Amino acid sequence: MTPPVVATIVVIFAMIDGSLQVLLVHRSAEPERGRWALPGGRWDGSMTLEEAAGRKLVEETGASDLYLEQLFTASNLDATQPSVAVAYFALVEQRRVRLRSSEEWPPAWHRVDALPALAFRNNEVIAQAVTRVRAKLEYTNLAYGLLPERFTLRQLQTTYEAILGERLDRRNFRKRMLSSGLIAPTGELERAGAHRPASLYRFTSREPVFL
Amino acid sequence: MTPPVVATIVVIFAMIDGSLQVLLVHRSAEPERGRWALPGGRWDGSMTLEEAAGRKLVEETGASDLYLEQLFTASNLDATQPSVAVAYFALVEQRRVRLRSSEEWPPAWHRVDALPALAFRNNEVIAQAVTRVRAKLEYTNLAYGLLPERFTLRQLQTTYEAILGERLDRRNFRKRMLSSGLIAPTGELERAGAHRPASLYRFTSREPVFL
DNA sequence: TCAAAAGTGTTCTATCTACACCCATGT
DNA sequence: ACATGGGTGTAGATAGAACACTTTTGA
Repeated sequence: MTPPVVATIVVIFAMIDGSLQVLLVHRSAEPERGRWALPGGRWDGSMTLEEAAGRKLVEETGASDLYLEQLFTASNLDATQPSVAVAYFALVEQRRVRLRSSEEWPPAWHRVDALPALAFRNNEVIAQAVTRVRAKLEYTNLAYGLLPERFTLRQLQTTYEAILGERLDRRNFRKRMLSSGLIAPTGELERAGAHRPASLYRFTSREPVFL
Repeated sequence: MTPPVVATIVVIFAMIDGSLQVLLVHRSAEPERGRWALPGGRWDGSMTLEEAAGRKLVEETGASDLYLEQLFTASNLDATQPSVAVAYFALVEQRRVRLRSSEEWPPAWHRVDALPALAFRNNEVIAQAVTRVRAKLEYTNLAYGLLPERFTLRQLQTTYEAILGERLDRRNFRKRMLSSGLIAPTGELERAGAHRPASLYRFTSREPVFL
């Protein structure tokens, strides 16, 4: 039996145009060459799996120091040989991302609610990642990964709504967020248009916190 | 770089003497030969990882058709070579288990709150598994894995208390369980001693259900 | 002065928590 | 008759859901 191939793959999420999107690349190798797929690569054992996933993330987005979490491990996604794929998901702030663009088939963002058919079982991997993010949104501060240092309550609420796929009540949302202790006002205001300025908030911690 | 070794390891839980216990074996190979460790073995790619973990579980307990879930994947637990360990946890009913006992160093159950120092980072793996089980107890029916087909409310409550590590109120526990719809009375009674017989209940489903 | 988004409280409902007495059985 | 565990209800507290008007700004 040939020794198994170990690969890491990364589901990279960002908020783009008010919706939750995933970064996809074109496969450069057979099988399924040219098809949309999740970024990933073979693991050679020279670093931990998490470091390898983080490395991949930097390669694709240019941004480091982000939210990165292991999702699960699948075997024989690629049926041509014994293989193990360790999936991670990451949350990135759009403004910090610079995509590679010089290639023939550049990476691109895709809305999670309108994905093309992907190589291997990558659609299922993304679905699992979305489920995980949705669940953790309710009892952790993981949304900090998608938002800038300072943000308005509306930005935060839009992020929550995009992930949960439903509208939330503004007053209840504000109360819930502030009383959770996950965010705090900075005292600064954002003047942005012909309307009352919005207060800016920050996450009290930018490390994972559970409620 | 030598190709990575892929292994599966399994945290097998059962309720023994009213407490949550884990099955440990002695390592038969170097490194750390002779030390207590989690059951596991090399994965050769001839089946899925989940099947391999299930196979290991049957080897150790003689019981199949149990609760089995992937926990997470660690890299380089064994620092001597590139390696990936895919950890699973399983819940088994004590009565269905027959341990291997013919060996020099037979497997044995250990209370999760009084574990010896284990090989590699197996103590951390178990701690993660306990955390996961505790969390899922609150919003799934996973306790069915630890209990027989029919059981009394007291048995169920003892199981919950052992996992959560705290005492629960009997009346509130009963109301919560029955109104959850996860369990239903069978109409049968258990006569067991000098006291009023207890009603027997069953899980309405023995497949994973989320609340 | 108008348009656009920000900010703010109260009521109702459902859920969780605390808590004590009677019941059925075996010895 | 007594010891042992099984079975039951209520009141108070807490958390979540529904809901509409006033404020501040730029044009």
